[in-house]
Amino acid sequence: MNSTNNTVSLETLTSLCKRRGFVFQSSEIYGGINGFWDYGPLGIQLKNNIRDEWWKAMVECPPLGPDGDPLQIVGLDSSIIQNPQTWVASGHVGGFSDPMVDCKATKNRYRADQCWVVAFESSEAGEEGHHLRLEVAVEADAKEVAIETAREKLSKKEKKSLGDNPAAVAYTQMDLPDGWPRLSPATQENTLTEPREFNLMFETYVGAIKNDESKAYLRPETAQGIFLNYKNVVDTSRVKVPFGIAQIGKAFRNEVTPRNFIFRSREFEQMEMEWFCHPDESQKWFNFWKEERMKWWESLGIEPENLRFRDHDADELAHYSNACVDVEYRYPFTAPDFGELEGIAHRGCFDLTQHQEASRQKLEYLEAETGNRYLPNVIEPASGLTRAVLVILCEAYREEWVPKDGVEGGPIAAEPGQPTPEGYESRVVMKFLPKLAPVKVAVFPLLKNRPELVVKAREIYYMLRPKWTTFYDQAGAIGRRYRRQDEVGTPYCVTVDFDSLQDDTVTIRDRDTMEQVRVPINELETVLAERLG
RNA sequence: GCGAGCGUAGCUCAGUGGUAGAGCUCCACCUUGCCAAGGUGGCUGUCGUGAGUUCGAAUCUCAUCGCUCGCUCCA
Repeated sequence: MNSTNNTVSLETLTSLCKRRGFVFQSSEIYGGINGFWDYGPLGIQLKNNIRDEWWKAMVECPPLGPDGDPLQIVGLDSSIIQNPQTWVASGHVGGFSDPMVDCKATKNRYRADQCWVVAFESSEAGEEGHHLRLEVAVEADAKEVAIETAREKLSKKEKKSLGDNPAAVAYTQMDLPDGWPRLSPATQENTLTEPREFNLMFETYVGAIKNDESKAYLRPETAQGIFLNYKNVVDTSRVKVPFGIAQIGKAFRNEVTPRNFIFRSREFEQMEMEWFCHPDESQKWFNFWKEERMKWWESLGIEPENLRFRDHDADELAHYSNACVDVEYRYPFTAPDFGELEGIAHRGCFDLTQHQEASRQKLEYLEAETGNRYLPNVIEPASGLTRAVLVILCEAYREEWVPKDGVEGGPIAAEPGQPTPEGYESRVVMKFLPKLAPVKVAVFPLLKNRPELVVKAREIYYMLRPKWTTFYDQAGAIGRRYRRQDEVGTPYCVTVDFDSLQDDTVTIRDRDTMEQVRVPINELETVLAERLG
């Protein structure tokens, strides 16, 4: 059963990726750098193939809408560094990042804006002076609760210093005096850290002068570049609501903890489409894109049972979002649970409203037929291209048992943890769909020490090369060459043998079944075209 | 950032104070009439990095960097 493949460990996968040139750790010769990855010769090929599939499905040949007409989606490539006001308007500067407070003793972590601080004076022996007591509460009346708790825990003298109307201030909003002990709610001791900003955005400076005026950010998402160009696109490309703008590009987040190979990295690539529609139709389009996106993932050959939707609860919605559903995949490191792959968000008119206000530019859409003006609502399917690469790698990886001479049948899925049975040997095969495979065809002479075979094989290689990514190999035994191609997921191998010299035929060997068919060389391109889709 | 574990060849790993190893991979030649691991030969390591202890450190100590897992966050 295909779906059992998710038992592949990330360790195994990482090692294969390095060995065969899919993914390397960035700056490896200098000891690496956490959260950054390089895509090797095969990795970039795979990534480009996924990228091209998305672009085709979104921009070049978008799906048919509910009325049967093709949707209107145009492409964009906006800059990575934008006017920094962009990120103030979008909410990324300011409220977006949550400062956190750690208790060094208990390892508890609190959101600083949920910590309420009560100041008091202490005159206990050995701890003369001012103290800050922190209470953690999330309810609406947290302030009052914090004050009450402080009253209960303090000594008489300390209570007195609180006064009749003590103030409780959120940890983030307070100008914290130096040297005042911060009492942890858990330990009653000075074990809390300062609130620490987990700023998601990378900062840089534009121009020669490095100061606050010149500070800019590497974009944490590609979406804002689309909103900034919304008016340009409407004015120049004759699109009418509903329509979409799609973009693929790098984004940067200074993640607290990059994890799980390329799953969460600090530099990654996004594929985002902003769908602009009338507010009254937004829910319909939200549902439409939800279904469409799932279909697209399945079209990449991902097992449906490894995919699922997960609706966001109201309390986990981002500040800009009215509704959000994730497409989730059963990653090896989450299995049997699932992890995020794509988010489809109903952003309402939040972004256009924000940018309209901040830029004082009119961003309303004028409906030609009715004369109505309105800010469109936005449905945003946003997925990670580099995360898609990981999913495709996980999904493609298989270990199989292959019958040796004299044993009937084809390859079968290996039982995890079991030794290879008598009469079989094991192989690793990457079962990419042909359209995603980094190399489509490999060409071999059966033997390399027969010049006639080599010459003919080279001819075939030259013939196929302009059409598909083709790999020529003559090193070692033929079986070894097949296995090498299995491990990088090449769907077909073409071999020139002694019959080829007589009748101008070659064999095509299928990666998945390992079966061979013999075809005339002059039909080779046609047959491969059929099989490669 | 905090806590725990780990870092030896391209990969997987052995080596607990005394001259750095194995298997696989890779390269060359031979062999090979279709599914890796037949023959011969060969390359690869400042044992993550730096400092310390020691006559002597892959091994002990400290620091640092990186990786993995948990807290946290997200495409």
